[in-house]
Amino acid sequence: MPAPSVPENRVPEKPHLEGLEEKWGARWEADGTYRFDRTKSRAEIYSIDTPPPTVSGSLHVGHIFSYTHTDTVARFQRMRGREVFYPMGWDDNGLPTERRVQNYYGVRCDPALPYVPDFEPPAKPPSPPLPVSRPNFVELCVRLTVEDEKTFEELWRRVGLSVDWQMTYTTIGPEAQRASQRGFLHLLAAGQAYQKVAPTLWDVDFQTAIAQAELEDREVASAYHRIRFGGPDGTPIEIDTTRPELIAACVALVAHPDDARYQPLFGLKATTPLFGVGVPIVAHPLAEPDKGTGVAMICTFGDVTDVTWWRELGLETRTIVGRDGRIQADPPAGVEAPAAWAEVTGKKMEPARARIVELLRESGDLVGEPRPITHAVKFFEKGNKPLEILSSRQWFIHTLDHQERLLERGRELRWHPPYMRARFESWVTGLNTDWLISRQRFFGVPFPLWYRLGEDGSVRYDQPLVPDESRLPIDPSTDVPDGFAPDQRDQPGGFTGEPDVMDTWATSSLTPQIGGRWADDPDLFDRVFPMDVRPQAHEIIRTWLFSTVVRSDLEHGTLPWTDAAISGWVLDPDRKKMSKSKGNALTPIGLLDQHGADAVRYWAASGRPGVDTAFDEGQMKVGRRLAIKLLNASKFVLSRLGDEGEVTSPLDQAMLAGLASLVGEATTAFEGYDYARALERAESFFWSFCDDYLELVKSRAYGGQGDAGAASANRALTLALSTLLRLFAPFLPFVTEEVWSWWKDGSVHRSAWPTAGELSGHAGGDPLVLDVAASVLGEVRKAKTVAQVSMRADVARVVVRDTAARLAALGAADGDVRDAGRIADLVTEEAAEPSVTVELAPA
RNA sequence: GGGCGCUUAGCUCAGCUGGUUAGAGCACAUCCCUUACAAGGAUGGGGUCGGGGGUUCGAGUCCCUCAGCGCCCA
Repeated sequence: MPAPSVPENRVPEKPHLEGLEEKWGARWEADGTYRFDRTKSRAEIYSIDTPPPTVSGSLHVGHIFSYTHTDTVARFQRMRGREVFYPMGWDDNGLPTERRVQNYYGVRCDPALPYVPDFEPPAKPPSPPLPVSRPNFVELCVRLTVEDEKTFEELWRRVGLSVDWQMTYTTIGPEAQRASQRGFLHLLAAGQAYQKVAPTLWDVDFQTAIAQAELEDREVASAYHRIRFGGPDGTPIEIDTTRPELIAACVALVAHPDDARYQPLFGLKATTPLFGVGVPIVAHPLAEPDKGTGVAMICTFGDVTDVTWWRELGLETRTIVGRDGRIQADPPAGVEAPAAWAEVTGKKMEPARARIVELLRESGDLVGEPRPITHAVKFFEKGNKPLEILSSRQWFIHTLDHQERLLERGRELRWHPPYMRARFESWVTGLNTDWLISRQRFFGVPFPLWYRLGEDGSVRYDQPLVPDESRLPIDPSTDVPDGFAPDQRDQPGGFTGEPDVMDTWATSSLTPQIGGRWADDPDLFDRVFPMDVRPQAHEIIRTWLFSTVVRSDLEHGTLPWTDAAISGWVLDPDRKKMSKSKGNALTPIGLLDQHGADAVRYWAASGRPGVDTAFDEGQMKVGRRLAIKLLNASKFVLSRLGDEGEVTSPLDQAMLAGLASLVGEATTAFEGYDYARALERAESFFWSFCDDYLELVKSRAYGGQGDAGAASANRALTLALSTLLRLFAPFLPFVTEEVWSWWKDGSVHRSAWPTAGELSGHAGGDPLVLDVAASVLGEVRKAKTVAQVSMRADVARVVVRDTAARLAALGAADGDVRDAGRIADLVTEEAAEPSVTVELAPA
């Protein structure tokens, strides 16, 4: 006889969930349960390109949601025997951190100021903000992000993410800077990165260029103004514009080439009102004959269409808007009306517009009154003012040349869910500029570049000086190019540093390389790259996913990962994206305190891949109940000291057969990244297991039908419990680990994922046995409920009428059904119409 | 304007390649302290599966069309 497999003293008298998170969180850390073993080969490793959260943003339930999805997959793969590479990253560089530092400390960056050693920010944020040097500003950024990162780490540990905390990276740390600068130098050498002076989208508040991917259309109120230009023959030409303040920047009038009304004027000149500048009248198919008067003014630059016209028609440039969003001091060439210019110079756009309209009204060049409209205007997604288009020197990475190949990469990638690929394709198809990576900001990875200065002090942008890779990371504002001395900085004949930094996406597009330590540890990188999966939300397919594919393609000639697992958003009950203001009342930590990590994870894991999911505390309560049920059912299974034997009972075999097919379903679902389905199937099985099988088997397990029956039940129960705990482990890591510890050595999270094979020796039974037995038991319960008696009430007689096959199945579990229902006499009759008659015993 | 997704019980959602009387949880009602579980258990009421048309022996499931909601792109 085998020894009892369950040491009774390890099963608590009254199991509960409280304290499990602290207990197991500490234990996993101490035992290195999730430590990555870097001696494994690429084939044995499952590598995850974890999204580094923006640490300067506030924590919200959306963080728990999507990161839990990833963690369930990580845990599944680990149990399947893969060595899981699951580092955490912190995205700390970039504009969000700058903005938070400005508000938090009450400072602003002034690159002209010298560095102040041992600088301490004021105790209270001063107003107006205190100007600080760039190095001091960067120091404050680093200081604050370190604090923010602690908060995030605390949350992730509470949630139970199975990351290896020794592999953590940041996007501003030296390793990230090295990777980022190295990647840039490679692109430069390959001719894939280039600089040029070009009209670019410009945010006047942040005073930086921004990329197409950061654009957002917003509906804003505006007005059409009909304005009279002087025509070549004295007849006025009327145009409609929403931006009359740009008249001084007008370089041409344009109409459609087929527009008969204006054909006679093409090639002639018109004169701008107020400023008296002669501008050509040109033809271009983008002019819309049925919009306004059919003729439009082209300014440098009012919108992206102006840029197209300007470029394709080879027009002059008349810049009037400065980087600060004000009308600049000096009028552009050709403006011969200093009085009119003086009226608007130094003004921001809105006041300038108002003044110009007044002047037009006075001069009689405004026809009628402005007609209010609303129209879509382009904004920086993080900005508050409409974007301007300014000409400036910027760095780009070629993407337009690679559109077809990028689309091919998109088809090569396995998307979960598959329809998310459409977002990638529409974005790549709609690209209209190369990827703009330079930003006129401070807290970012610097370009590893200097430029020669001519003898006249002019910057020779055509002669960039690059460092040897062994020097990386470098800061061109403090480091000196090879062959130069520090005192040659900014001196004629010397050198100057590139002042811009790279956009945060230019660095975070390299998270596979940063996490895998491409620039520092080639051996590790070869073991983890290309990675297996990129988990991320759908809203950043056009930014993060796209840019990562671009970089991997250009650097390595491969996809960065084979699979992309896309998470949806958390929606509030109004079906809107969960907003910060609404989320504030429900901090993630508060939810974890209230419901427990397993319960919150249960809710998160119920959200299917890619699907926006309602925030639902009810689901967390359900998850908590499931966790408690696992404790109690496990206690029942493990508290008995009965011996285990062969699984001989048809009922036990039927249950195990059902379990074996569940294992197959859950495994298939997980392999396809459908963690939600794996959970739903396991949960559904488990509740039936508790409600029906446990009730049916209980009496026999206690020995009510002899030793052999009990031994069969005990064996089936422990097999089922072991399997179910492992199926739930990716979702409910704390409670499953607790129960596992009652009777097993080692962590459930390092145990083997169950297979149908390990049950097959016991599961040859007919699932129908359990089905029929459960349905008869259900009828007995119903009769007792209707009679309003206890479930313990005795039943005198039950008559089951059914087909021969089902009656035979019932017969195989006859004793279990009698015991569970407390049935004295169980009679079966073959019949065409199935029915169950229950006669309760007299009270 | 183009594309994608969604629309199933009061609420949140399953329903995979079409197959017997459409499921779960929450909520609601009634009952039950049973030796795993009263922060529980049992049972029950509740749905013309968004509208219309079609394919099929058979449609929540496939096709067409319309409507509403959300998102992506232009």
